[in-house]
Amino acid sequence: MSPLSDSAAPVRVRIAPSPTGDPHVGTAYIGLINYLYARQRNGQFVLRIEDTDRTRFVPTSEAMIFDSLRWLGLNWDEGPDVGGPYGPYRQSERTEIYREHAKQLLASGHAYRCFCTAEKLEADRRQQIAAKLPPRYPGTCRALTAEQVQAHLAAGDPGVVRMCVPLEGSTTFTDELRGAITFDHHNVDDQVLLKSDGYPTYHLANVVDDHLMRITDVIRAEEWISSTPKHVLLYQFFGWELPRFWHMPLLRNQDKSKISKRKNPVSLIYYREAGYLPQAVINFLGLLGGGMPADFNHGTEKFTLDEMAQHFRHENIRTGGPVFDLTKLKWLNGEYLRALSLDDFYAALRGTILSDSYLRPIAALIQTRIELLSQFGDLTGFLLNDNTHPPESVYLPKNRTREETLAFAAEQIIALEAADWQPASIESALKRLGEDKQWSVKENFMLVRAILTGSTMSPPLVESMILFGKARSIDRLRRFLETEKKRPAPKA
RNA sequence: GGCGCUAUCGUCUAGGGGUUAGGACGUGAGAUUCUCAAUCUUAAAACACGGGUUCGAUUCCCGUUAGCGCUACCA
Repeated sequence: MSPLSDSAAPVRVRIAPSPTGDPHVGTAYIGLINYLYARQRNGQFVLRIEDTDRTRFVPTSEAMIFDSLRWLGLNWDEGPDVGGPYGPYRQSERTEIYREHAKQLLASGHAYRCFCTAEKLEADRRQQIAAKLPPRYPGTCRALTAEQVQAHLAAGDPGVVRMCVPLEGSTTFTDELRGAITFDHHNVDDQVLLKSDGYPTYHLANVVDDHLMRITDVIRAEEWISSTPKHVLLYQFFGWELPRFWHMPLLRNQDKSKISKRKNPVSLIYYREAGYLPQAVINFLGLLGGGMPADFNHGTEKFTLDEMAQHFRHENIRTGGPVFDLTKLKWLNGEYLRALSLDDFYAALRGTILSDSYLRPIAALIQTRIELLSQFGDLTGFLLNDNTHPPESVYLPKNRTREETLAFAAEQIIALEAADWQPASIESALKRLGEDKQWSVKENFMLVRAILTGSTMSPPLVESMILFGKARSIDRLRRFLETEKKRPAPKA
């Protein structure tokens, strides 16, 4: 029986990334699983942008998400940029819909307005934690009379809308990979649905949109399991049919914690700029979780997106969280590189590290610094090589210990992560840190220079960092630290 | 702390009541090569622990432990 033969009911799935920064490798992973599911059942794959958090919103993020997912070949059938019958596909353009639905819940008694201040909530929480109780909203505003609510509203206090979770009973739902999961209602908080700024929280927007967009299968990361009872309750409050839930394992760092940028490159931008091929990345992602039959093509671990769409078995996905092993990804990438024709290989080079758009700005940087064209590589090697690890004699400032230097470098990474990749912000981020920690501008910048270029002599640092890119720069700093930490301190 | 999820080599995984527990990455050794890769051969390396059920459990059940996640007017 072919995997495609049981594809009776048309399905609709979605991924719903938040534009809060660089596109995340976890988004690509969940995107892949969703994409394959839709492809196998002749369904639709929807891309929805969940931009309801104004405080974390990053304007450039959405375009990067589009580019990265397309780079990987995960094309969507409906989305903000391609349209579709259930739009708009950007949640910030749907606020009126959420408000109406919140009103509906308010009217049916499944939600209530809450005017508790942040301070009160914080105090409640602290008390509960001190008393070793689970921190939960105590339900203070459930008892508000219509008059009290009116008074708050009249005074210009919009408050928030909370869902009214039943005090008794429990909610059980089926996870397609794990079976029945039950939560007692006293462990489910009265979640805020509508924030005081008028935007919905994830929980409301997600459920409303999934229903309105006719999503049949919610395939998302494991971290959502604990909030699924809230979502199930919302579907019930509205009287809507439940989708199927598939909770995928979380990608992990080497130490098994949820994958994070502190410990791994998680930006898809990084993988592209560092020279990974999309087919290698997508293949690797498909390996995690084990949805491909072990006997596929004589047990090979190499397969294409189309082959996955043909043979992947969602119900075979393992539920243990896989460690994201860059070593294996690199091996796979090498396999794909070697399999390219020379023409394709050269074209790949010309499209990335040897592209005009990369090389020309580098030329601008060194024109005044060389006397012979043949010296081009002398000053620019660090922009073309991957391994620039400097020896201690290069990176360690006079009068600084190795420990304090490495600790400071760690701070530099954090400061740079928070910076826009513009010359002014890089400079001010580093300078601010230097002032805080009593590092002179010279020591400070020289350390970054040493780590990034492997030398104390280089083209202008900040400009070089811009050319090299944020993702790769930070990755290089992080790899330097990791290697240094593993290296035993040299005996004096 | 509470709730939930998870548990096969270092890592990704296959398997399943009786197996020499298989493959891949990585690691070691060897071959090949002017070098380095690639390639080939080869080696070491795992069923978390304790109870059941059973003639027999790594596999099924329960517990423990550990890891992870959630516990926000973030997603």
